[in-house]
Amino acid sequence: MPGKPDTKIRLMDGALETVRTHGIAATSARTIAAAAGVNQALIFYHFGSIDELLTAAAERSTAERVAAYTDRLAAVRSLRELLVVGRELHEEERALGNVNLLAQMLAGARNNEVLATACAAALAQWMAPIESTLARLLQGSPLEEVTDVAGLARAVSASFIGLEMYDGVDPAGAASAFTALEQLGVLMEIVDDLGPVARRAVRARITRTARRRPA
Amino acid sequence: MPGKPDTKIRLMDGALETVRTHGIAATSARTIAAAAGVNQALIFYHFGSIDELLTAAAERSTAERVAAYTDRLAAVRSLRELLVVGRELHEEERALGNVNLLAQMLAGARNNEVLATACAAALAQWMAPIESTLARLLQGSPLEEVTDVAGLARAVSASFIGLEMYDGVDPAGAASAFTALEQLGVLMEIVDDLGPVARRAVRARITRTARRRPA
DNA sequence: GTCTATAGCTGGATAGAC
DNA sequence: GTCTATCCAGCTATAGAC
Repeated sequence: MPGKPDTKIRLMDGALETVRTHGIAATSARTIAAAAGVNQALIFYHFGSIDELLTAAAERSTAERVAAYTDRLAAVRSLRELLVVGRELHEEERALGNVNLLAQMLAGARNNEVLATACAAALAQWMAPIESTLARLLQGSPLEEVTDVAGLARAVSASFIGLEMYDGVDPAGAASAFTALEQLGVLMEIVDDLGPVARRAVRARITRTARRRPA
Repeated sequence: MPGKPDTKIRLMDGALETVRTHGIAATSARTIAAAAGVNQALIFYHFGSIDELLTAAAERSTAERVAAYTDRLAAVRSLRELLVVGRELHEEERALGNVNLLAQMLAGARNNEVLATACAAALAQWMAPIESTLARLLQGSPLEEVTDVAGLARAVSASFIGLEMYDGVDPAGAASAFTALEQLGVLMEIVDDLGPVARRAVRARITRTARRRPA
């Protein structure tokens, strides 16, 4: 019977939709219930609190979205391909409103322990496949010298989140920023392709940097 | 008489302090008035609404902070120096809570036209001196080929904002992400130093990229 | 499981005394 | 300019009928 989906699922979908369209500050039991088309009291009956509803919804939605990319990431064979898949991933999630959703959740998480735990779990789910893909591709590249894969995966994700917030107040500026980030990706490709020349330059620079700022 | 500062100023300071420590979702006339140590009704007497108070406070605070860096940026003579000053700028503003403040304001701005305008103005104030510094330093570098200075300045700012949000739920992950971003800065230095070799590689890559994705 | 009704608070904003 | 008092909307959460 697909005509009347499970109330818990309607509430989880409604909760995420509310955060997406109204923002975390305007997300309340009443606005969620309206979006879900159910009675407000059912939130507390099924989930105990709004934060626990958001936690369950984020966990469920993230698992689904991450699963949609795991195979695609596993099939990637070069840094160039990864940049393409990464661009697609970003564009699809952005279009679905999921980047804004995460940004709003993170903003709320700053003063809410429950939301903070939920966000940390969601981000960890995203990081695992991205990180292992990056690690696989960078083996043997001169970039290995300057790249911590865990850090790079998180830096790219954080940048996308920041760009999304920038986009909310200055779409043109955000577009130019996105282009600039893509150019940094091209820069990585170039150094990757340069091979031994770049490897030597990188190594020399690291030594110099280490001397200037020990530890 | 420094013992009793102007009420409008107390309100502006209190408003920003409230957003910093309680988040945009918990920023209300009552919480702001408590932080400022003044009567709640005075917010509406002096500013008309909370959004207008936040707008005035952001404009005032941003002007002050940007002015503190304009001279330092003007004195920068190399990309390496810029990275150092950029690191200092980021660290100081982060320590003051201003990066989180901006992130919270941006989160609220998504569903609030007045806040969106205030944030756009604040970001524009920051971009002007950073952009002109970057433009000055990149003249003659091979990076000129892949770099739009306006976009790069916005990309770095957006990344810092995203990192701040990431930091709220996973400080260790955010630290590694920050290191990765710094390594991208080192990568830029390296290409900058490589000179003609890199310039040729960059140009070749741009031609190839343009062929694959025209326009 | 789902509903109505409501208790008890906090929110923005204003009126009017001083 | 600053205060108290207040209106009313919206909030979380629960009690209790169905």
